[in-house]
Amino acid sequence: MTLKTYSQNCGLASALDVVGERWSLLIVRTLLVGPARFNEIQAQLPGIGTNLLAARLKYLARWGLVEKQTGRQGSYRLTEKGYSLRPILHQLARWGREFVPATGIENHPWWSMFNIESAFRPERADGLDAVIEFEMAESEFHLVIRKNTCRVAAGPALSADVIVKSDSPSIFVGGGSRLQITGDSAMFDRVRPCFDL
Amino acid sequence: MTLKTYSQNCGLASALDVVGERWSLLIVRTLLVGPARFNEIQAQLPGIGTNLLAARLKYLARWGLVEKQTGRQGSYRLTEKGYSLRPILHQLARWGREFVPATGIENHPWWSMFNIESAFRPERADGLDAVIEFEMAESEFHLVIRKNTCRVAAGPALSADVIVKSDSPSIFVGGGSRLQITGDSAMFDRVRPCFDL
DNA sequence: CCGCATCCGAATAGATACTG
DNA sequence: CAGTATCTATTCGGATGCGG
Repeated sequence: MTLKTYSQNCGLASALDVVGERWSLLIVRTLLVGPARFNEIQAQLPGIGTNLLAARLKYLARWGLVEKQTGRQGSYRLTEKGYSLRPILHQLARWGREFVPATGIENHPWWSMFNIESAFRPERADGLDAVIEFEMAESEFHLVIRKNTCRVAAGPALSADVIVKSDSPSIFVGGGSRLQITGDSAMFDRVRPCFDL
Repeated sequence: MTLKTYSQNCGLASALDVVGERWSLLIVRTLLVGPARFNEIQAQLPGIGTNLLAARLKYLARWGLVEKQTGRQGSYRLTEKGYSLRPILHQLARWGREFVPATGIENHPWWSMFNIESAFRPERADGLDAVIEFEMAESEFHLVIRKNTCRVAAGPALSADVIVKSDSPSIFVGGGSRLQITGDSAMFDRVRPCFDL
């Protein structure tokens, strides 16, 4: 676990000592939507080994980014410090969008939701209040826009202004992902340009 | 390199495929102050092997973050895309500052300047115009604050409002780094709170 | 020297099998 | 289900060599 630290008197180097190793930031991304169990995290990270995931979680916990929920439902959740990476990961995600290859990659519903959240530009929201539900083949999320912030949550919304429905298990999968938009279409037209997509 | 890509349809994962490997972001940090030659970069990255540095530079060039200057003075410089990482690295540096260990780490002048630049909070500058010169034992930098932005440059300033002088080769070295402030002290008092330090 | 390619021991990652 | 143990493949770090 980074017994190889950079040992530089620099916030960036120390940040990388904590979250710079392979998988670490993707684990944080996975937990941004809420606590998850070991296997749920692993399912979001195709290719990670159980040993590495265990080591990373332990390491992130050691630095106070992640907490292990005790008792039944034993799961991992981000601490405040962990959640404070959210805006940074959003920026990185926007920065990296042009590098996403067009083919040969996997799609997961949560990834697309995270990228939608990343694409939100608060300066365009102008106080807008809206709830958008996303219904994909096997999962549901909803987006809450309020006070110039945008947050994704798992599951259906209590009451949605707009519903976006996709046949595929994820959004953004090329090809057959035709989207159906239902609900308040004026609201959709206001919400749409708040996202850099 | 990174033949092991995450292969996820996600901007964050792709960003990490490009700059997520060891040393990559520190190379970008090094070049933020301006073009540098191979050995100059290496000098800023204690512990990196020449082979790795060469490989990373080639990889970053392949993705269009770095350009190799041809001809005499052959050096490496960031492209626009490379420079666009600056605000992200600033955020990461501020995030990681609390993880910087108190002892057992190296100090380089440029690292401390980068961290000062990272600590600048534009919303507090309120249109302030100022130039601050930093004179350390073996190097000089200057900070230009204008239009609510802050930028570090190498070398002395043409005309500085404030001069910060340090006996040690770097600022922020614990212990013997006593700072001498000379120049417009009213200006210094206005500038100081613009930095989260 | 400077920029890099090569080689080698050590550390990390990936895959799979195994255990409470 | 939640990991640990083990083995193999890859990458890293450091030293060395070599052409410009």
